[in-house]
Amino acid sequence: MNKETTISKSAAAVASVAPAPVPARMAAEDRRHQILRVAVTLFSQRGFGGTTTKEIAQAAGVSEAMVFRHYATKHELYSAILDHKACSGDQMNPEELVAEALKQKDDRAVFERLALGALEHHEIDPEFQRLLLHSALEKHELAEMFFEKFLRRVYELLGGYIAERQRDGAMIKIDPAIIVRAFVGMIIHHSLNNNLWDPERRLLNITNQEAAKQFTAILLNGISPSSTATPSGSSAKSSANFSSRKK
Amino acid sequence: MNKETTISKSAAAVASVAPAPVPARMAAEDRRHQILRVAVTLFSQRGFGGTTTKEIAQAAGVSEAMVFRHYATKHELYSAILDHKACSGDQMNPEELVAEALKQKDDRAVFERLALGALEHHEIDPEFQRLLLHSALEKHELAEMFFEKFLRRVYELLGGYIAERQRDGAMIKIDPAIIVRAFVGMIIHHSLNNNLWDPERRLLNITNQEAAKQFTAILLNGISPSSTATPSGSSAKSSANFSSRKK
DNA sequence: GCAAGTGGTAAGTAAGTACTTACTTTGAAC
DNA sequence: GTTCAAAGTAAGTACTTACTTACCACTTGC
Repeated sequence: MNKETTISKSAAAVASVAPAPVPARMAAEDRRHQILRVAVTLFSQRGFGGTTTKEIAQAAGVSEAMVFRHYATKHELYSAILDHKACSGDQMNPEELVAEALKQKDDRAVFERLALGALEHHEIDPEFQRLLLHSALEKHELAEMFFEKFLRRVYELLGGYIAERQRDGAMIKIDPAIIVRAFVGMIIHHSLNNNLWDPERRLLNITNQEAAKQFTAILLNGISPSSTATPSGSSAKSSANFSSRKK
Repeated sequence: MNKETTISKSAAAVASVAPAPVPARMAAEDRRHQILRVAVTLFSQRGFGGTTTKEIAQAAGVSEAMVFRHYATKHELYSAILDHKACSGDQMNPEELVAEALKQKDDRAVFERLALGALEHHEIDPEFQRLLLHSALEKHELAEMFFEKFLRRVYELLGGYIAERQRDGAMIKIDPAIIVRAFVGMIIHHSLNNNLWDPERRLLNITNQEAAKQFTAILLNGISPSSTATPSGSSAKSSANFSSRKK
C-alpha cells in the first residue's frame, strides 16, 4: 500500500545542508507553544477581531486544523495567550524588585528601580503593552486581572511606602494615591510614547536609565517637604545630577 | 416587465396611531450625520474589526445599503469619523486655552489650565480617547495625525515656555521635553485610568480640579530651582498651596 | 509485519462579511 | 395629476470566517 521504507533509514544523512525546508514534525507541546508565540505577535499587532485563524496557521507554518487541534476555539487561544503573558515568569515583580530599597528607606532607589524595571520590561516586550491595551478596549477579563494583580498591588506597595515616609516627615502629605498616579503616569506614558505614538523618538529620545532618573528626581523633588538639603544620609550620593547646577 | 401597481395606493392608510414607528425619512445630510454618530459609538466600543456594517445600519435604523450610499466603504466611514473627531470644533485648543497665562508667566495657571482642559475633554468625550487608542494600535493615519497636530504642538508650546522659564531661572535646567512628558503622562494616564481601567475610581477618586491642581503642584515643585526661596520675583504667589504645611 | 498512537493535512461547511443590484416609496415642483 | 430625483429597501453576490471531517504518513513497541 505504501512505498518502500528503504529511504527512511538514510533520513539522518539527509539533513546536511538545509534543515529548514523540511516540514519539521514537532512534539505536540512544542507546536502548541509555537502557535501561541506567533499568535501573540499577530494579536498584539492587529487585535483579536483583526487577526484570522488562517493567518495564525500560516505564520506557524501549519494548517488551520492544527491550530484548532491545540486550541478548541480562537477565544481559547486568545485567553491562553493572555494567561501566559500575565502569569509567566518574565513578568516583573514589583515587591522583590524594591524590597531592599524599601527597608533602607532609600526613596530614590525605590522609585528609580521601579521605573527602570517597568521601562525595561516594556522595551523588551512591547507586545505585552499592546495586548493589554487591546484587551482593555475590548473589555476582556485580562484587563480586570491586570488591574487586580498588578496595578492595585503597585498602588498598595508604593502608596503604603509613601504614607510611611509622610509619617516620617520625609514627604509632604498629599493623598499617596495621587502621588502614585503621577509617577506611574510618567512611566506608562513614556513607554506608550515609545511603543505606540513615537517609536522614532522624535519628541524625546533618552535612555531608560535617564528617564527613570529624571522622572524620579522630578517626583521626589515635587513631594519633598522643603527640597534643599537631603536630611538623612542614605540617598546623598547620586542626587547631584541636576541639583548641582543651581546657580 | 413589472407587476401591477394597484396595491401600492393603500399603503398610506396604514400609519394611523404611532408617528415613531414610521421609518422617518430623513434629509441626506441628516442621515449621513446620524449614521456617523452611531458608528462613532460602535467603533469606539468594539474597534474597526469588531464592528460590522450590519450593526451600524441596524443601530441607525436603516438598511445596510443606506450606509454604503453615504460612505462608499467601511474604511471611508471610519476615516470620516476620525476626521470629524480630530477636526471638529469640540476639540480642545491648547494655545488659546493658556494664551494669557503664558503672557503673564503664571506657571501654575499654564499647567493647571492645560491639565484641566484635557481632563474635562476626556471626561465629556471618552469615545475620543478610545477611538484614538484603537486607531493607534491599528496604525491608522489618525494616530499620526493626532501626533502631528496635537502632541507635537503641546510639546512645542509647553516645552518652549519651560525653556523660557529656565532662562529666567525659574525652573531647573532639565530637557524641557522630559518635563512635558512627565506632566502629560500624569494627565493622560489619569484619564486613561478613569476611562479604561478603573471607571469605578477604586484606586483614586478625585475631581478634575483636584487632579489638575495636585499634578501641577507636584510638577512645579519638582522642577523649581530650590523650592524654598524662589529667586526671581514673578512666580512667588502660587506655590503656596502645600509647601505651607511643611513640618 | 502490523496495530495503535501521534503529528499533520486537504477539503470541506455553515454562517458571516463587505458591498451591489434592482426595485419601491416619497415629496415637491411643474 | 404627472414627473422625477432623492430616500429607502429586500434580496442578492462573491468571498471570508471560524471551525470540522475524514483521511494520510510516520514512528514505536510488540
